[in-house]
Amino acid sequence: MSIVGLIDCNNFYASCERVFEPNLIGKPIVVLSNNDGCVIARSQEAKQMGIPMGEPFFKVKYLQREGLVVRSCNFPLYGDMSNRVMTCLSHFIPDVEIYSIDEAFLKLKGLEHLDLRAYSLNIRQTVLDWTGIPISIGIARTKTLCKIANKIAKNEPRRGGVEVLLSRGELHYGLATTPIGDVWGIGRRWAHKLKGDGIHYALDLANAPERWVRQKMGVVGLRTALELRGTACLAFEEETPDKKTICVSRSFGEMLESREDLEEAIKTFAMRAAEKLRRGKLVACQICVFIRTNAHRDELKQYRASQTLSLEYPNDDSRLIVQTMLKALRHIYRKGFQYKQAGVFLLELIPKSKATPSLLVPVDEKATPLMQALDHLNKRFGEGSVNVGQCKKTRHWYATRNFSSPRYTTCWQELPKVR
DNA sequence: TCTGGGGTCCTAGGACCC
DNA sequence: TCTGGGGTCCTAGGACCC
Repeated sequence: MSIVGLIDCNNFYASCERVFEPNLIGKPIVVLSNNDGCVIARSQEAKQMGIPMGEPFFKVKYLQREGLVVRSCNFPLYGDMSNRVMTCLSHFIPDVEIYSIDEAFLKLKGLEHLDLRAYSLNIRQTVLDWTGIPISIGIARTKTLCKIANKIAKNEPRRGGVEVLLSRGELHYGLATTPIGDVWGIGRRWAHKLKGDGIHYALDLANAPERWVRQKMGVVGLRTALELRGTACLAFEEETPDKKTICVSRSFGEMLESREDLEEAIKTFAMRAAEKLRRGKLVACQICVFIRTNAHRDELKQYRASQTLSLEYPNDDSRLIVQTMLKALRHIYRKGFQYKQAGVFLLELIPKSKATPSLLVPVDEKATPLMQALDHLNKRFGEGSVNVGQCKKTRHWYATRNFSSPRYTTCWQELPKVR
């Protein structure tokens, strides 16, 4: 029988902001999405003020008068803090599956003899000491049960941030007190439907007949139900699987009309996507570009379109990718609309090592070293330092970021000052 | 005035093949 | 009455996650 742990950083983005601004501890904080659009993270205090996840910022703006602290999202900082937390975990456990920026599963097989609670409390304290980030740890037989354990660890202060759900009694308690909508894999839609069938808690789904679940919810639902019963259906991922698509998209700070402005944006997205591609040692067979107007503005003319094009051969060359994406943009661009959002996809990704070069197009020997140099320079001097072709200085499409914190840990100019 | 940006997996249905 | 019986591939759409 497997044993899995799940660590989850508490209110991660808000906690990151607090590490470098300790005076924010105890205050309600929200972190906003790109463009300061909506709330994507809340501190405990902000949750208690009743601010929902995903709430548009303009609806909670007034709460600043009541002490709400607001920050624009600062992903360089969060990414770096995440690395620190994950590195810290790997000092304890060799098998760590990084699940998201603020979550990781731990393979605890072979550690059954330990006092897992005491062990976890030690991990928790060490992460806090080394990084300043508070975490919660849930331990159970399956990933789905770990999620439940973790939530209990987080929500019930007397657990000290750690919950172990292994004994019959512990499990029963965990399942019986978890509303069905809080189960991992059960979204809003399913929660609503299941309640109609009298399934209100995780325990009800765990006890439902297998055939009924299979018929009603398909294999995905069945997996969830089995996981709740302690049968592991979701494997521990030893190594991160290769990405299948890469997407870079943004909504703009102000709406764009001119083709030049859109080209500028698409070019920047294409560059970033190509860089992600090379970092993953992948090549793409297809690209896609989409543009759209602001769907929230009924009074304006609406238009949305996308264009997918094949690359001549599987490729990771920024020059070709940018060129092809600009070509796709020209196909779909229509004058006279106010564009609010655009983005690019790289599709049909395959490992570079497995890609077959084109028979017809000669291999560009210089491409790989050139791209390496490009990535190196951009890493050293900051994103966008070196580009393909020209880049205009005036970037109308830059996102609005009115509440930014500095990149404390990833930019020399923005290091925190001690005195 | 102001509403995120990434991803994954599954299913159903159609086209097409032998 | 009864309209084969396999299969593959592709796409669109739905649902979910953080």
